[in-house]
Amino acid sequence: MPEPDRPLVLSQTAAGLLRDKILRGELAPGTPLREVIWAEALNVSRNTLREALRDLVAEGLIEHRPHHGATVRALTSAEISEIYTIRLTLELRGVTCSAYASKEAMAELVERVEAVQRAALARDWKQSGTASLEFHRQIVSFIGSPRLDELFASVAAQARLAFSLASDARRFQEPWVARDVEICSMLCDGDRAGASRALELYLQESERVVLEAARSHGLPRPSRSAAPAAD
Amino acid sequence: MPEPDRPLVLSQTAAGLLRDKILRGELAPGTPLREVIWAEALNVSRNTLREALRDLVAEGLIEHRPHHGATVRALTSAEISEIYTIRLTLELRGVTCSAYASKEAMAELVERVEAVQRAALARDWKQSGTASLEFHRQIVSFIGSPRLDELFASVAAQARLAFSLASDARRFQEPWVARDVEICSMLCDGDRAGASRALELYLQESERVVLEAARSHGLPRPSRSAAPAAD
DNA sequence: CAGGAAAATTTTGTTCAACAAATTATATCG
DNA sequence: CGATATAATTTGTTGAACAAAATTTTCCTG
Repeated sequence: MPEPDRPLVLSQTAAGLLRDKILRGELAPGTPLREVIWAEALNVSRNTLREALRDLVAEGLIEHRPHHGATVRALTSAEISEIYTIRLTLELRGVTCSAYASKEAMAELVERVEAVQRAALARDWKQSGTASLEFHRQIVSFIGSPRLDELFASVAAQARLAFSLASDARRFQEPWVARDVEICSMLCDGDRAGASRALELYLQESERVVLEAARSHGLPRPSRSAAPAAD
Repeated sequence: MPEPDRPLVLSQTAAGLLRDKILRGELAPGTPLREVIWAEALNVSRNTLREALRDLVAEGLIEHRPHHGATVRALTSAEISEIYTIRLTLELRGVTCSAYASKEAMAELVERVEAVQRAALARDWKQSGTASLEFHRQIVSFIGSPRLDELFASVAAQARLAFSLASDARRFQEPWVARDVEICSMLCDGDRAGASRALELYLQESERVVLEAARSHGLPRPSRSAAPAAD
């Protein structure tokens, strides 16, 4: 018997393709997404593409100004700061709620921090960054709210968007591994106050680094029409 | 000179009309929103209505299952509980951040709790409920994140949706007034630990009451086609 | 009469062509 | 050169159309 939830809808498929391209960094922030061009590129009608764009706007990956069209979202430094404000809110609460976390959930947490270590050992910094986000995601999941989980996922996606390419550099990822491990062990020991402090410092420094990278990389690249590469 | 941001877009106007009807309780949870019917009722094309529906889905006011269409969102008790989980997360963090709130922001807080008292004195329980939510909204705003403000607004809208009509009863609103006042004065005194405790109890009890109301009122009313009243 | 297959109907998903309105680019004139 | 009128793009919206999926009705059979 097939899964109960499978009715693929074209507009969501199209949204998925666009989402991938954006998160993969193929579409620089600020790039305009012209309706006719992308409808053609994704092989859907303009109406369907517009519905896909609306979904991506809701996810915060693209912006939309009436009569100006959609553009890949370019985060201002204020918005980058907000990302860390949100992360702090969610993760601190997650730490508090870890008091009532199940055995399995805590095991999963350890699992994920080990994945971070493995990736770091292999010098795979891209993977290390992804794994680290998964670790923090697990902390948030202790709250037990799917909607907050989703918010974290969205915020994490935008964070990646902020330093799209430059994030696979070693100095961008290496310093955090040990701190993830430390936070994890504190949580396992039930030292939630210590974990909270460590987490707050962690996020403060991370914000500083990302803001710096964003500033040097320059925020508003003009970026012209951006023809979608043929598949 | 007119405002710089005014380009009203029809799909958003339509979404606004629908949103009002839903929050006003004119459309019971579970009511299906048939595309042709409502396109006609709101005087827009079906395509435009679909874009409006997509916005309301993103806001969490309606659900949408592929090939089944949109329905006014009917919250399960699990989802109602989640609303309070989210409120707790946001409001507790707001209390913490109140340490760095500006003089004006604190004055605004007092302003709003006074509005709650005024409405209660006037026995306007509907207004009292609205004002109370505005008070708690102000607490969340101490965090300083527009996106979290928006999340709270969305969650509050859904909470209202949960006990649409029955909420203007006296016993539904009266007990909370004094507690809002207490929390406010604690915050003004800088007693954030006390405010946190009070807030947690407040939300726990509120959740209990709303869950009870939802259970008695019955969750999934069938509710047939629901012809939109002529304007 | 129950039960269920088959057909008819409804409703959603998607496309296409068209056009008005707003924006952006271009050319024209002082 | 700068302001302005004109043309070219691009978005917003519509209406009709049709395929696919879901719902309802019909009808047959045990």
